[in-house]
Amino acid sequence: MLTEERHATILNCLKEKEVVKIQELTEATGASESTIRRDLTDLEESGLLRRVHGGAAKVSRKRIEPSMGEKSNRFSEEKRAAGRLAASLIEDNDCVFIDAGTTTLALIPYIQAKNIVAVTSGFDHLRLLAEQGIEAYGTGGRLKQSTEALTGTGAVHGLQQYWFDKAFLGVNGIHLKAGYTTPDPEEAAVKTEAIKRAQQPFILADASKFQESTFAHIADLEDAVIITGKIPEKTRRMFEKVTDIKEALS
Amino acid sequence: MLTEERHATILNCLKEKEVVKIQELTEATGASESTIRRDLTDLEESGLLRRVHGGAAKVSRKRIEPSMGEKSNRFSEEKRAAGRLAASLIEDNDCVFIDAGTTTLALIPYIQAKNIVAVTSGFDHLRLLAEQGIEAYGTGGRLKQSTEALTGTGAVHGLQQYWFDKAFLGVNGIHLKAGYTTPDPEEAAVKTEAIKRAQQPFILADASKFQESTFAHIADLEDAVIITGKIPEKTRRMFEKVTDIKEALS
DNA sequence: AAAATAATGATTGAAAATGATTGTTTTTAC
DNA sequence: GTAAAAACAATCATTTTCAATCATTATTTT
Repeated sequence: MLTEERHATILNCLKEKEVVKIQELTEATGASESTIRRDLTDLEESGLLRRVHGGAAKVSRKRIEPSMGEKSNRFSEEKRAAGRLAASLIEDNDCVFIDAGTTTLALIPYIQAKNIVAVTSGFDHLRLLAEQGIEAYGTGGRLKQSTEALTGTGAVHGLQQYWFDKAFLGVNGIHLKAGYTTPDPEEAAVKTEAIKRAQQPFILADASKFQESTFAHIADLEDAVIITGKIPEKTRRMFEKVTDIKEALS
Repeated sequence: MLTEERHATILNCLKEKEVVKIQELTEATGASESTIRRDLTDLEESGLLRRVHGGAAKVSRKRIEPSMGEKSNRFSEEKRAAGRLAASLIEDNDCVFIDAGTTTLALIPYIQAKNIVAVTSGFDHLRLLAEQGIEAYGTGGRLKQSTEALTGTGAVHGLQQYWFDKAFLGVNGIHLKAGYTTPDPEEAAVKTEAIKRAQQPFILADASKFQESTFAHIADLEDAVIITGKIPEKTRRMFEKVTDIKEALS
């Protein structure tokens, strides 16, 4: 049985059931456990399902289609863990903002909450959210090609139509003195506005961002809660004096 | 067995199955593995199948291409001609609005003018414009999945930040009494706003749209100039009493 | 018929996919 | 809480598939 066939079989199993065990899949496909595990990893990275202990689960209410590239290894383990933790914070009926960037993109497949509304400045994010059957709004603004983000006054202006329960943002630097920073002032303006308009702002970042400082200031450390993969004990102690840290993989 | 015969055989195999292994094809055709591989490469380049490790798979019909391939058959000759004519109207330093929909998508590749700014409510349009190095802005608003358009008050609100030299819109109906119409009221609102904010609004439509009338009113006939492929002499005479018509392929 | 071109099949080392095994992590049972 | 069991990611050797090359065989063209 070909890889593509197995992938199709797996996704078919998930069309009917909410979750499926690995053993069921090895029987359905005749492949070994290792192979099925690899398949699940691939499919998860493509955003087509969600891995759970013991097997895999549906990712969306609506469409399960190969609409994104077959194999994008965009998400590191750390980003996935942080994304998962972040997604678990979204509750039914929430209105959330999701920033552009791969870090926040990783959280979208894990969203389980029902009946939520999402606003995003990310181009890919917008499509991915809509494909999951989530009511998705774009901010508007100029499409910055390098980052695939909608930025500028157009995006800020678009944001001002909304109010959020939660906002999930990526940043480039988290610094004790400089606070949250990013190299692009236009993007910084969008992020700042989003934090302003959210009751609970969250910053998603990996360990490498701590004690880094880039050009444009977004907000002060205490203005948001940090969600991260795993960070050194020392870093954690240093920063948690100033703001909350939610550490996945700890 | 002739090359053409093999190609037909291979495509036939794929009509019944989702994927087919190379070994199956060597048996079905009597050709060597090398030959089959070459066939698959050819057929993939023609867009008739997709190669996968171990064989070939059907092309999913609803696949969205990130950028338009060299020779995509998505656009009819008529749409292309209309798109070309529309694109030729865009001048250097113009600020233009480009509506969502395949008709307007067809004009983007033909844009030659330098230093222009484009605002669009189309999801694919936004990416395509940016890929062409055109400064591209999205309107914002809810992503309507079926049409891949940004709609609703968010989009209208976004539009109100801009003023256009020219606007290019697609419609579903062009009717002497009903004017320009479309089935979706939310999209109609966006189109109406765009026409309001453009010095020169253009409607792109093929012959089938004339004397059709759908639910939601966008604007009156005289509010815009019609760009179309080729339409019957009689239709042309009927409508040019009310508004200008630019006919490509005439 | 001779030469030029195209199609084919075999061979090769490289790349990808696979299944077994390892030790670790998570869950479950107590 | 701990211990056993199940599930896991990581690694390895093996197998399969692959693209590139070459020599051979058809098919044109001259």
